[in-house]
Amino acid sequence: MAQTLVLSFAFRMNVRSRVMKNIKEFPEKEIAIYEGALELVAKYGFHGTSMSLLTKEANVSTGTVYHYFSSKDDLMKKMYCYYRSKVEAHVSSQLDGEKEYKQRFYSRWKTLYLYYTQNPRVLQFFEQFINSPYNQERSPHHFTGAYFTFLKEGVDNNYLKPAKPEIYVAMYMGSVIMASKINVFGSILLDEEDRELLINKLWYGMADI
Amino acid sequence: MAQTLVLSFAFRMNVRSRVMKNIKEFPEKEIAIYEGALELVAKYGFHGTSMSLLTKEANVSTGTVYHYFSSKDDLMKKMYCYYRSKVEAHVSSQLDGEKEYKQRFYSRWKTLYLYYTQNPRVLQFFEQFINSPYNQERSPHHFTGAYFTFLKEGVDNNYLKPAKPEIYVAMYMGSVIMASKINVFGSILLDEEDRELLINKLWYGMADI
Amino acid sequence: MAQTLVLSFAFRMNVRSRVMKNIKEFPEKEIAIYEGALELVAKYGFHGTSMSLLTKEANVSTGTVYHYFSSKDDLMKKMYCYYRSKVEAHVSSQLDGEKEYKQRFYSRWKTLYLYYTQNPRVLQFFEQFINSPYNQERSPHHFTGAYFTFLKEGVDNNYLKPAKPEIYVAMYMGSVIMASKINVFGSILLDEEDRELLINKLWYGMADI
Amino acid sequence: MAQTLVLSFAFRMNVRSRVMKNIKEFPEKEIAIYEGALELVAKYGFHGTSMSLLTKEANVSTGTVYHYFSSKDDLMKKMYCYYRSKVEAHVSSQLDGEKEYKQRFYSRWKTLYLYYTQNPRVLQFFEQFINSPYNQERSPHHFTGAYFTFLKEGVDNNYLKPAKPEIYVAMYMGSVIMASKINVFGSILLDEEDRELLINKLWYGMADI
DNA sequence: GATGAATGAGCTTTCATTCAT
DNA sequence: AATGAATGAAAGCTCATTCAT
Repeated sequence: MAQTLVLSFAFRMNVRSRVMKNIKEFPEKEIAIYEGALELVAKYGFHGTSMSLLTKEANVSTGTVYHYFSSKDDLMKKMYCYYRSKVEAHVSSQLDGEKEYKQRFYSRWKTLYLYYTQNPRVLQFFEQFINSPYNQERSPHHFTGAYFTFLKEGVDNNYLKPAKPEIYVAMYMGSVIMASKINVFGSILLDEEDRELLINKLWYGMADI
Repeated sequence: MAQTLVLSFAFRMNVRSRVMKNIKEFPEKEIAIYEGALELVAKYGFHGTSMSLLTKEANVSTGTVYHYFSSKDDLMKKMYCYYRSKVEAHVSSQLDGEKEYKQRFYSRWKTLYLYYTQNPRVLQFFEQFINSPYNQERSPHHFTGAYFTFLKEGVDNNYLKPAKPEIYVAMYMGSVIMASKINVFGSILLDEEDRELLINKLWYGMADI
Repeated sequence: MAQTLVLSFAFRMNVRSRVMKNIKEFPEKEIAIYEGALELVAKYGFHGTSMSLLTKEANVSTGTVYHYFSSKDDLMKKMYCYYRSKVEAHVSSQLDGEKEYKQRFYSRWKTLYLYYTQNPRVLQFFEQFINSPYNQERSPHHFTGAYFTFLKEGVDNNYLKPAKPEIYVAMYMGSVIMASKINVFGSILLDEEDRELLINKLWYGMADI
Repeated sequence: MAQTLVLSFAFRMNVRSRVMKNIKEFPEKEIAIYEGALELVAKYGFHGTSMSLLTKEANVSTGTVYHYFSSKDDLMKKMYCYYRSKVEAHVSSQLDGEKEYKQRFYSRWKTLYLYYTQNPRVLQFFEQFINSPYNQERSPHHFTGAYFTFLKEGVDNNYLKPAKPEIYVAMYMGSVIMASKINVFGSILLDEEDRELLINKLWYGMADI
C-alpha cells in the first residue's frame, strides 16, 4: 500500500515534469540511435556515418533502426528536430521569470553560446545539417523561428533601432555561432568577461539608446 | 624589332601580373573539374556528388579526374584551396589604393558579401567544406588569415576598442556569412542601404569613437 | 521416450564425429563461395576471378561475399585454409589402422597423388596460391607440417637413411606434385604400375635398407 | 689505328660470343622492362604488376612499353621466353666438355638448383607463370623440352632403369624445384654435401646400377 | 519489438591501352 | 623511338534497405 503510494507519486511527478518542460518521451533505443549518430556525424560527417557503423555505435540491430525510422533521411530529419527541441527547451528553461528585453538579449546569447561550447557535437551536427541537402526548408541557421521572433519583438517595441529584423539576425546569430565555432574548432575560449564585452558591442550597435 | 619589343613587353607584363597577383595557372581540365564539382556540391552536397556525375558535368573521363587528383578527398581539399585563393584574389583586387581603416572596414565586408551573394555556390561549398571532416585544419571560417590580421591591425592601432581580435572576428565574419546565407537560402536581399546600416552598427559597436 | 533416446544418441554421434574428425561446420553460402571460386581460379587464375564473376558462379550477391569475407584477399586466404584442411582430412582418413612405416610411405604418396589427379582444380588453386603474394607465410608446399613430420619420423626411427628431413621433403613432395601436374596439365596418367615404380625408386633411394 | 684495331677486335669478340652462346641481343629499354617486371612480379604477383607501376620501376613511358610489346599478355609471354633462354644458356654453358651421363645427371641438377637459389625472383616468376592462365602450352614445369630429352636419353641408353621418362621428370624436376623453393621461401639452404646426398639418392633410385 | 543475413545498385578507384605530340 | 595525358570499361567494395525468424 505504502509502495503503491510512492509509485503513484513518482508517476505523477514524472508526468508533471514532462508536461511542464513540454518534452516528448522517447523510447530508450531511439535515444541510443540519436546519441550514436551524433557521435558519428561529428567524427565522420554525414557521408561517413553509415548505417552499419551506427548499429555498432548505438548497439542496436539494423532492423531496429528501420523500426524507428523509415530511412536514413528520415532519421537525420528527426534527429535534427530532436536536438533542436532539446536546445530550445534548454534556452527556454534558462529564461524563467526574466522580464526586461535587454536582460533577455544578453541572456539568450550567452545561454546559446554556453550550450554549443559545452555540447560541441550538437553544434557540429547542426552546422552540417543546415548546409546539407537534408535541410529542405533551406533555413540558414538553427533557429528559424524563436530568435527571429525575439529580435523582431525588439524592433517592434523600439528596444532596437528601426531596421529589418534580418539585419539583427545576421549580427546576433552570426556572432553566437561564429564565436562558438571559434571555440569548438580553435580551442579559443571567450571567458565571461569577453562574452560580456561582445554582447555589449552588439547591444551598443543595435539598441535604441 | 619593334614587334619583338612589344612581344617582349607583353611577355614581361604577363609574367609580372601573374607574379603580382600570385595566381597559379591551372590546366584547362583541372578547372573544368573544379567548376563541375562546384555546381554539383551546391546542388547535391558532398555525398551526392558522385564521381560518375562529376565526369558527366565536367565532360572528362574518370581517368582524367584521377590523373589530376589522387582521390575524391584530395579533389575536395584542392578545390577548397582553389576557390579560397580566387575569393582572396578578388577581395584584394578591390582594395587597391584604399587607405583609411574605416573605409577598408566597410569595403571588405561589402566586397565579401557581394561576392558570396553573386556566387552563392562558392558560399555553399565553403560552408559544407568548413563543417565537414575534410576540413582538417579545423578552421572555423573561410578566411583564417586575412580577416583576422585585418581586425587585429584595427585593435593594435586603436581604430577598434581594445579587445581580443577573436571577438571582432566573431562579429564581423559571423555577420557577413550569416547575412549572405540569409540571402542565398532565404532569397531576402539586403539592399545597399541595409548593408550600410548593418556595417554602421558593427562599426558603432566595435570602433573606438 | 525411446524416440528421445534415439535423438539424443544421434545428437551425440553427430557432435562426436565432428569432434573426432575435427571438421568445422561451414555456412552453406560460405561453401558455395569456396566452390565457385575454386572453379574460377582454376579456369581464369586469380586475376581473372573477379567478384562479379564469382557472385554469378556461386549464386550469391556481392554483399553476401563481403558478409563472410572482409576482402578478396581474405577470401583467398580462408579458401586456402578450407581446402588444405579438406585434403588433410582426406589423407588422414585413408591412413586408419595402417601401422608399418614403409606402407604408410607408399600409401601417403598415392593418396595425395590420387586426390590431386581426381581434384585437379584443388591442385591448380594450391599451386597458384603458394606462388602468389597471398601466401604470406611463404610456405613452399602444401603440407609443411604433416608430411615434414612424417618424413622426420622416418629419419628419427631409422626407417630412412640419416639426412636432413628437408632433403626428403624435396624428393617426396616434389615428385608427388610434379607427377600430379604432369597428369593434370599433360593428360599423361601414370597408371597403378607406374606409380608403384616411382615410389619404389623413392623408397630405394631414401630407405635404410 | 691501334685504337681501331682494339675496337674492331672487341666488336668481333662480341659478335662471336653472341653467336657462340646463341644469345639474341635485346634493346636496352626492352631489357629494362624485363628486369623491372621481374622485380615487381616477385614482389606483387602478376595481378599486382600494373603497367603504371612497371613504367616507374623500369623508368620508361607507357608508350615505350607498347612500342616493344603489343599487350601485357605479350610482355609476359616474351618475358618468360627471355628468362628461360637465359637459364638455358646458363645451364648449357656449365656443361661444356662433360661427357659421362652420370656426371651430367649430377651437374644439371646442381646447376639449376644454384641458379634458382641465386636468382630467386626468376624462380618465383617461373612458378607464377607456369601456374597461371598465361601458360597456354600447359607445361607443368619450366623446361618442357631440354630436361625431358636428357632423361629420355638416359632411359634409351640404359643409363637409367627402364620406365616412362615422365616418372623421372617427376622425380628429377620435382626435387630440384621443391628444393629451390624450400631455400627461397624457407631460407633453408642445402649445402654442397646435402645437395650431393640428394642427387645420390635420386641416382641410386633411378640409375641402372 | 528486435535481430542480422542477404541483397544489389551504385560507389570510388584502377588499369590496360590509345594517340597526338 | 619516346612521351605521358587521356580514356572508359571493369574492378573491388560499400551501404541503405528488406525480410524471414
